[in-house]
Amino acid sequence: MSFGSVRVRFAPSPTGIFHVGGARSALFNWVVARQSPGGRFVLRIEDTDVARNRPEWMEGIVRALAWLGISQESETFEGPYFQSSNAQRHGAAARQLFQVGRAYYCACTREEVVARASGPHRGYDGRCRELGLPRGEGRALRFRTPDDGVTAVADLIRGATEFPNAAMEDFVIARGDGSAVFLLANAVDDLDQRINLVIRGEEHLSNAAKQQLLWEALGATPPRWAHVPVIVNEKRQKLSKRRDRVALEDYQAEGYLAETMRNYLMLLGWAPGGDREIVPWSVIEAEFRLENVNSSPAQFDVNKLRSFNGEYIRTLPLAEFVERCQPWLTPPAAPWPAQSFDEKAFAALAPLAQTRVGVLSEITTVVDWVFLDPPAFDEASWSKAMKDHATAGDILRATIAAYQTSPWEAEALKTELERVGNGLGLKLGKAQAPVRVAVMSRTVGLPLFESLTVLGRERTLARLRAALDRLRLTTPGEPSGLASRPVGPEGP
RNA sequence: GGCCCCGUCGUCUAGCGGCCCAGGACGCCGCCCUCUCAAGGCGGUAGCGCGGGUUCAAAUCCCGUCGGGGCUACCA
Repeated sequence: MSFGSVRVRFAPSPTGIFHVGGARSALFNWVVARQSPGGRFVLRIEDTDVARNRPEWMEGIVRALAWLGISQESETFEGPYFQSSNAQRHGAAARQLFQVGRAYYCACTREEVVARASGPHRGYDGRCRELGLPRGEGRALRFRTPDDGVTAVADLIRGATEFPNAAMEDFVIARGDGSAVFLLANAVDDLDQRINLVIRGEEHLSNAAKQQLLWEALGATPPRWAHVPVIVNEKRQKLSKRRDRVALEDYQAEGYLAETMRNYLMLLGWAPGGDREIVPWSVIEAEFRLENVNSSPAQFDVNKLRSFNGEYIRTLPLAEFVERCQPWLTPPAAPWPAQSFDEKAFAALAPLAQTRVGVLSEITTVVDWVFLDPPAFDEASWSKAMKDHATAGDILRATIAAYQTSPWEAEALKTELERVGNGLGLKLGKAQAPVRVAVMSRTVGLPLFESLTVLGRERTLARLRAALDRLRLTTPGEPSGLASRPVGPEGP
């Protein structure tokens, strides 16, 4: 940075959710602030819209930032400030612009403006521009944009962009009640908070021209700008709260790691050198450059995010993996009662589970069979593994017999089942299926024999017997004769 | 409609005039490993929107075109 310490700001409006696009902007701002000696990341809550203003929403913003590693405890962090508390300054700026003739009062109603705005040119037509109207009830204050010339916005990411002043309508800077609108309030706050670099979404690019005019009219030197390309969905539209999954909180709740999120988000529009993607935050802080940020929109790809997350999960030391899984191991996230959770059993299973979850929330279905008695019933798995009733029954019967006396150790259990399979002319891959489903309820899951050692002999045998019973009940023509009544998921 | 931005594999990107008949990653496909599924290993698939220039040489520069997106509120 060529002059002094950089002061950037993150200025979200509280909406109840923390948008991933906002998260990326915050991260970009944060990195840039961290890179500058004495740099500051200013958090300003834009709470002037009374309709969207709830204390808990503001807390949500701070919490989400902290989760991403943007902590209030850091000396780089400044704030939060509240736009609403700076209302007097906004009003003063508006009056100043009026007094120096850069703004005028407009008596047109919104309906009138819209009615006249048809045709080749939209926006306000400037009707009240030369009327010299005094301040009055319900009169909006409009900024008098220059009639000619261009306003050049020097953007760190996309270079200079020139906006013809003639194409800029006289925009409203204060409402009929005297309160400032976003364009003015935002600029005044930035000016007051000595922001010298504005990093925000590309959707604000055209606002930058207007705000730059405002800064100049206020006698100040505009900040430098960096408009980050928008994040789009699979249809290449800007990610929206309404139609897309944008809440950072949702990703967090599903078990995406904060490390994953911030790494992935930084990669949307930027890449560290050397064909690297998954890199420690320290590398990002060292190498990130706004100048290298792509200027084209980036699509948010959950597939890739998930892949990254799996990689981050696998990198976790085992103890930390166990620790991080905790939120999903008790109700309400877990389908089993709190008291049936067994810490030791989970610890034994964790190393096997670690390579098998893409998001932490998946841990529940990976281990639920240990904590649920009887285990969940999965219709698709059952019909697939038990399709050949006779063979499945033979396998189960023989396995029960073998496991009653077999040493309860993975290798031995495997050898026994192999023997059972051999007796029936089946490879282990086939022979294990009915046993797996009987005990772990699904055709896919953790390695079977290690799992059995955790479950224990008695519970394993009980489940094998239960499966055998169910098999009889569902087999047409079997002596039990109950075949006409299918056994539902909650079966015996 | 006006103003503005953008355009390399399906996706995220590397590339900033010769190192590129374009590299990495996700996805997808195949093989290996294997008690299922993962993980891991190996291999493959696929791209410079189009048309003109400039240049000895263009994915890289210029123009046009087409396509996508953003803004165009007394919301922020």
